Amino acid sequence: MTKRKPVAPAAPEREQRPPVEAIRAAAFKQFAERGYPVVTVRDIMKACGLTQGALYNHFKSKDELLHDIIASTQAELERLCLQAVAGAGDDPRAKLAAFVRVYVVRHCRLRVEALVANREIGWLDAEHVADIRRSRRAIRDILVGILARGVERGVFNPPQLDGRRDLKAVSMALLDQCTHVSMWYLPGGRLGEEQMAGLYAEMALRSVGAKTQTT
Amino acid sequence: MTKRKPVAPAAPEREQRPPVEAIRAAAFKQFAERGYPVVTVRDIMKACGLTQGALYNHFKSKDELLHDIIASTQAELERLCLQAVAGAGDDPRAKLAAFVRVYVVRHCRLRVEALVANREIGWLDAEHVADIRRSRRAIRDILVGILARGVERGVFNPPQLDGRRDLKAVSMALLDQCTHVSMWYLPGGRLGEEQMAGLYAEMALRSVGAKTQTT
DNA sequence: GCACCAAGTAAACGAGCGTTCAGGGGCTTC
DNA sequence: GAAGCCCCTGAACGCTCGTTTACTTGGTGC
Repeated sequence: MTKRKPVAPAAPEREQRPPVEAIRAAAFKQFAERGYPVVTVRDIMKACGLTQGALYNHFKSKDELLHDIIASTQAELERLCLQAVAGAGDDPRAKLAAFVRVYVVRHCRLRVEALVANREIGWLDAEHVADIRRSRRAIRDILVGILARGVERGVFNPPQLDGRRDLKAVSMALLDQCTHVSMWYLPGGRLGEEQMAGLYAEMALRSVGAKTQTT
Repeated sequence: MTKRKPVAPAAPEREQRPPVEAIRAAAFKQFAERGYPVVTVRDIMKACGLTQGALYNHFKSKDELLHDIIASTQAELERLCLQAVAGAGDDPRAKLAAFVRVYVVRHCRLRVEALVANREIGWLDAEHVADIRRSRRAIRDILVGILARGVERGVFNPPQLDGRRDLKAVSMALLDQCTHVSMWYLPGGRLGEEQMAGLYAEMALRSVGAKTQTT
């Protein structure tokens, strides 16, 4: 993981990981462990066996590298959520469960990536950050949509206060809960990813007052 | 917590905020807005109308300043939680509701402080961070205790998987949910602090399968 | 009046940052 | 074998950081 091939790769038959991918991976790991502002360009490149200057053959700046990493993670998450919901039939309860399961499994499995995407977003400049926030809102709105449909059909009964419901607040609460699994979940513990997903799906269904069904 | 009044307070009639408090407040604000590593000592001191060097009359280092801030916030939170639970009678449902209400109200009202305490902890060095983590575990264990008592008495029925319960995981899920209100709640919105607290308490009770009662 | 001392200033320190750039190897293409 | 292109190196740039230092100030106790 330190020095790789300082001068010449000598082009062996088996493909080495291209440098741009090595940089992405090294940056991911270090941002996750220590945080964007304290990880230096020198750190990242040393981990790839390159020198600092080489970064700028692949990325315009350190900021662009971070955005590249976060944006790809976020886009993949959005894609997975949409896919899970679309493939879960018509019942809002099934849709909600599928959404939560996918979301939690993803945040257990790709803890590092999730952690970076959620913690380091603040270091991006304005235009880069807007891009990410749009995707987050989109994911929240998927959830709001599911809840709204469930309320319409009478299978959900989320808490109301003063006779008013706030599906956005409920959605944010559920998402916060699921997102931050990545902050403390450790693989190999008592509960596996799938069990965590099951636990969270059950809690979500209960929270929104889902009428029991033969799931 | 550092130097207070070593010889004489000089006691003028109208109290000015002592500089050490002004520094704390300015640091709080700026850490919250921009994050510990990018806020400079110069920034903090300029906000107090002082020069950089003056910081070191009150704190040993920038790191110690952060720890001072986080530790006092965290200690106050722990105290509030204990007090809320102790004053909520004997029913685990009432205890859980009281805990969540206090926790959520606190995280709505002191968003800035909560945000710093939760986001910037990673910049502390090892011994400082251990101190904070102990307090967090203590808070989690209050919650675990409430749930355990509730299960014993048959008033809670948290989700189980493969016949096993994991009260720690459930507690972490509830805490994550409540903690991160501070990341998006804005005062003056549709829901006030008390209403948020009510919403979250209701969701928590539902999540753990509380038997309905005449609250 | 005078020594004392906390608390402030202003300048300087060395280190480390992100970024740039001239130079130079090893490909591929003629 | 010459040309052109990637991609790298290694030194340097200008800047800012946290911290230290020497010095000044103003209130207090004897």
